[in-house]
Order: sequence, then C-alpha cells, then structure tokens
Amino acid sequence: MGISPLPPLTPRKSPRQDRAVATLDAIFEATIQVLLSDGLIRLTTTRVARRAGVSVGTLYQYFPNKQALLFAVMERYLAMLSGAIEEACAQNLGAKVEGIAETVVKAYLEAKMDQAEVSPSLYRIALELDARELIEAASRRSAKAIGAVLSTAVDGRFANPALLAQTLTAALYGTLPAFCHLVLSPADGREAQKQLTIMFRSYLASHQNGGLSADAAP
Amino acid sequence: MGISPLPPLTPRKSPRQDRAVATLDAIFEATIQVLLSDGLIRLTTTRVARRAGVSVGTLYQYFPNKQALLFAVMERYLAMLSGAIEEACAQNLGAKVEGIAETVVKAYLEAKMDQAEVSPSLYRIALELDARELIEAASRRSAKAIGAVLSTAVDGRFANPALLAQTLTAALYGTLPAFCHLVLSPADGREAQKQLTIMFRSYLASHQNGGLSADAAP
DNA sequence: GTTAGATGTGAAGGATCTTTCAGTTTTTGG
DNA sequence: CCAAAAACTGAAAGATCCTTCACATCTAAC
Repeated sequence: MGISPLPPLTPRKSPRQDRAVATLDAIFEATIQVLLSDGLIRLTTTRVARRAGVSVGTLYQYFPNKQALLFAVMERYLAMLSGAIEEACAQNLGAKVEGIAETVVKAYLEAKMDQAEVSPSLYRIALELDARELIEAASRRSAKAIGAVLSTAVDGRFANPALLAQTLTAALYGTLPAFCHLVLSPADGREAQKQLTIMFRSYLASHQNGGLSADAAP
Repeated sequence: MGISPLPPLTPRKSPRQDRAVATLDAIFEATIQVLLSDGLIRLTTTRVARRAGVSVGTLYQYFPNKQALLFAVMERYLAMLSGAIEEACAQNLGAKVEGIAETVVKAYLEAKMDQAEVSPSLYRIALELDARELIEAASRRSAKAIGAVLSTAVDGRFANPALLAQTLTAALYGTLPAFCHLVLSPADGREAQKQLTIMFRSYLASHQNGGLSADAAP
C-alpha cells in the first residue's frame, strides 16, 4: 500500500434541469433514510438509489463514489446549520447585544431540532470519514457572520469582535457532537437554549465596552 | 423482509487453554487497531484476523459472525469500566461520603483515560449496533456497587441509597457518549474529574441525613 | 419537428467480504 | 509416548457490493 490515489470527493456534475435537482434531493433524502433504518455498514449505493426511486447509474452521475455521497450529505447538513446562523445574524444588524445572543442560539438550536432524528446518523458519518475540515469551514462561516453582527451592536463596542465570535462559535459547534448522539426532545431543546443563551449573554457582557483586554493574540 | 432470523450474538465457545486466551486477546486488540486505522466500513473479519496474527477460521471459532465480534469488543470495554468502579467501591466500604464521591469519579475517569484514543471507535460501534442494553447492564452493575458503598458510609445515613446511586451512575455514564468522541488530553481529564467530583459531593450532601425526601418513587 | 445535450436505466464486470470446512498442528491427561 | 481433545489453518464457495457503460428517454432551443 504505497501512496493511495486519493479518490475525488467533489460532485461529478451539477444539475441543470429541474428534474435533476429533484433527483439530487431524493438521493440526499434517501441516504438519510437508509442510514436511519439500515445503519452505516449496510448503507449501499444500490440501496440508496432504490429508496430514492432512481437507478444506481443516476447516483453515479452526480457522485464519483460512495464516500463522495456521504461527504456531500454531511456538507449539506452543515450548510443548513451555518446558513441558519448567517440569516439570523443578517436580520439583527444594529440590534442590542442581549437580543443578538438570544437570536443566534435560537437559530442554531431550531435548525438542529428540525433535524433531531437524523443528527445521530450524520454524526456517524462525521466519525467515519474525517469531516474535521468540513466542520471547521462551517464554523468559520458562522464566526464571520457573528463577528459582523457584534461589531454593529447598538450598545457596547467590542475590542475584538472577531475573537469573541470565534469563541462563541466554538461553544456552539462544540456542543454539536456532544449532543447530537441523542434525539433531543422539545423540552430538552428549550432547556439547552435557555442555558446557552445565559452563557452567551454573560460572556459578552464581561467583554462589553472593554471590560477585559481581549486583544492578546499569540 | 419478514421476520429476520436474528443471528446469534453470543460467543461460540470459550478458551480452555492459555494460548486460546492469548488468541482471543489478540483478536480483541486487533479489532480496535483496525477500527482505528481503517474505520468501521473497512473493518473486515479477514483484516482483523491478519492483524491479530491468526487465520480467519480461528476468529470464527470464537464468534459466530462479525456483529458478534463487535458486540464482544463493546462488552469487554464496558466490563472494564464498570469493573473499575466496582473495585473502587469495594475498597471504600465504610469510608466518608466525600472520599467515596472522589474515588468513584477518579476510578471512572482513569479507566476512561486509559482507553482515550480507542473510545471514539467504540462509540462508533455503539452507534452502529444497538448497544443500549449493553450500556444499561453495565450501568446497573455500577449502580449496585455505588449503592452498596453509600449504605456503609460512616457519616450520614441515606434514605434511599439505591436511588442516589442510580442517579450518580446515570450522570457518569451519561457523560460517556458525550465526551468519548474526542480524545481527552490529560489536562481535560483533570478538569473533568474536578467538576464531576464537585457535582457529586454537593448532590450527596443535599441528601445527607435526610436533607430532602428521596423516597418518592412512581 | 428536429436535434443536441441533459438525464436516467440497469445488467454485468470485477473486487471484496463473510463464512465454512476438511485437514493440520498443538496441548492435555494418562 | 500415545490417543483424544483443543486449537489453528487457509483455500474456496457463496453473497454483496461498487462502479461502469452502452443504450433509452426526456428537455430545450431552434
């Protein structure tokens, strides 16, 4: 086993017509379903295709191999998460710090609760293929958005909003692997939201108006 | 797909000679190694056997199928965990409550840190095959041991030591899936130990000498 | 209506895997 | 030292699975 050829992981082609978009959606949905009902070991390209109501050939038209499919599913999930955060941030430009903290946490957890029952399966993928870069990329996007809202907050100027945003994002995404193994009940979700909001608010308050030097960078 | 035949998951036979014990150990170790280097999808009975320095046939002498092997690996890991707790409890009969709390947490986390780098892989197995019953059995064993020490504590009588033990065990094993996806550094381990010890001590203190009614059972 | 490009099909090749079994080697007990 | 039991071997059958490819079908634009 010398230098492995490193099979491509990027999609093979993008859909141009509407029905192709529908096909792709069906494939993604089917992948989740198979993962849920059959497990990762028994997840088969043929099985996924059949569940999606397509033929295997169609699947391979969009993904060069099975791993690329799993990667794409993971990517799509993370994009949904960071997308929700970005949208929430965009709608809170110029708001107050308290409101920002609450909105960000709420956006994240609501997006997560929507996918509550599939998240354990996605976590399984993340463990299997090494998805660190994917997760980091998503969290970088979120941090950028959060940094942007923070610097527009009407109350309080932050010495280093980017650093704060990075910390908050880490806390947010850090709880992801910790919790996504279990299916959160609505009650659990509410409680988690409450606790995280409090944490974020106090963290931000301690840095408000230069409360502490936050510029020390190695 | 009607009623599936439900393949057996129990070991095929037990080792009688020393070398057979060594073989089994090698197989277990090899399973972990393959899981670590190749992932769950590429974990193959042949691969495991080769890494263990045995032939496939030997592997199938002890396990009726691949799933039984994975189950056994999981079982062995959990037995180690609950075994560590049981031993710690046995050596603290008649001790003080503070000491008991500290010892139990320490025993659990030390056992876990020993296996730090394999724990993510084991978690992958736990997700794949449904290991809930296994985990519950292990935590029941631990709860029994903890309940026993608590009822012998020199200071303080507990109204319902079994209930307290059950709660503590849940907290302990509950953090297992939450944390075992990451490789704990020694520093993280120390910090976790500190926090859990504090939590346990205060929980126990609040119930000491009938501080609260703890007998409400549904 | 025609045609080029986009999309979809599914049988089949080739690779890999699980599991078995007939036979060999090692250990134990006498 | 010998026979019976235990342990081990590894080739190979049978089952899956990944992936491709030659071909059919559909869509859009002229």
